[in-house]
Amino acid sequence: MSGVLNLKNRMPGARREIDLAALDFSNCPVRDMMQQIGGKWSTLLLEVLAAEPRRFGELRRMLPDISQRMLTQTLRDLQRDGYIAREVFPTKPPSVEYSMTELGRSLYQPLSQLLNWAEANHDSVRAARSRFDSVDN
Amino acid sequence: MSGVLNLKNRMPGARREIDLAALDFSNCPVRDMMQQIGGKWSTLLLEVLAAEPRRFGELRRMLPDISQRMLTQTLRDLQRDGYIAREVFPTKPPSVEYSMTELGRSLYQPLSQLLNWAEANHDSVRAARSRFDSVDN
DNA sequence: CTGAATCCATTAGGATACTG
DNA sequence: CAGTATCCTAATGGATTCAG
Repeated sequence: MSGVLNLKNRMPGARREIDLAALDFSNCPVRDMMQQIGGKWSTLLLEVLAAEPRRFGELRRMLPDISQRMLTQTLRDLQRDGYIAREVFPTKPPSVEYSMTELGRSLYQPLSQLLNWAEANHDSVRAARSRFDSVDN
Repeated sequence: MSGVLNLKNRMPGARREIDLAALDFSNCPVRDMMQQIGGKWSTLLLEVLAAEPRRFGELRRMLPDISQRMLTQTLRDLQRDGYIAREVFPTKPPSVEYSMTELGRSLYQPLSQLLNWAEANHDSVRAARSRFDSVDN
C-alpha cells in the first residue's frame, strides 16, 4: 500500500502521461468525504450526536454561535451522506430528532481518533506555528 | 468522556449561561486542525509525503491539477503547523525537498485510518446520497 | 527550479425576516 | 418548533505574470 498507489486510487487521472480532458476527480473518495467533514460545523455535530440523539433546538443551544441557516444545512448534508437520521414527531408544534446511523457510527470511529489527536497535540501544533512565524517573520 | 464534556473542551464557551462577549473559539483544537486538514490538497500531500520525501516539481507532477499557487501555499501551511519539513539544497538552480516530520507522522496515523474509511465506504455514501436525492427530489 | 504577486470567479457562511 | 428565503461578506482557490 504505497503512497503512489493510494494516490492513483484517489485521483484516477494521476499518471505520467496525462489526458487533461479525461480528468475526473468527482469520484475521489477522500475529497468526497473531506469536503463534507471539513465543514465548519460537521465534526462538532457528529460529536454531539454520537453521544445521544438530539432535537433541533437542543443542537442550536449546544452550539451557541451557529446560525440556524448553517445548522439546518449541515444537518441536511450529513443526512444526505447517510451519517445521521432525521425523524419527525407529529406533535403540536412538531419536533424533529436527529440521531447517528450505523454508517455514521462507523465513520465516527476513525474520526474520533483524529479529533482526539487534535486535542492531544494542539500544543505542539501551536508551538510549531509560533516558531515558524517568528523565524520567517 | 461524554459528548457534552468533549464539546465543552473543544468549545470553551459552550455553557448554559452564555457570555457572548467572552466567546473565543480560536483555541478550539478540532477546528484549528480541521481548518488546515480540510483544505482541498492537504490530505493528498500528506499521503504522498508519508511515503517518501519529494521535491517541489515532483509534487507538481504527481498532482496534475494543482496550481503552483496552491501547492506553494498548502506546503507552507503544512510546514507552519509542523507536519512537514522544508530543506533547500544550494544547487544551481536550487532544489527544495519536503518531508514528513515526526509530528506529521503522528498525525498521519489516525488520519490515514479516516482516509481508508473513506475509500472502503465510498459506495455506501454514494448510495445514501442517491437515495436522499431521489425521495426528497 | 521554486517560488511571489496580482487579479478574478466561486463558494462557504452569517444576519435578518418570514412561514407551517 | 423547525425550518425557508433573501441578501451580503469573507474566504478558497484558479490563471496569469514576474523574479531570484
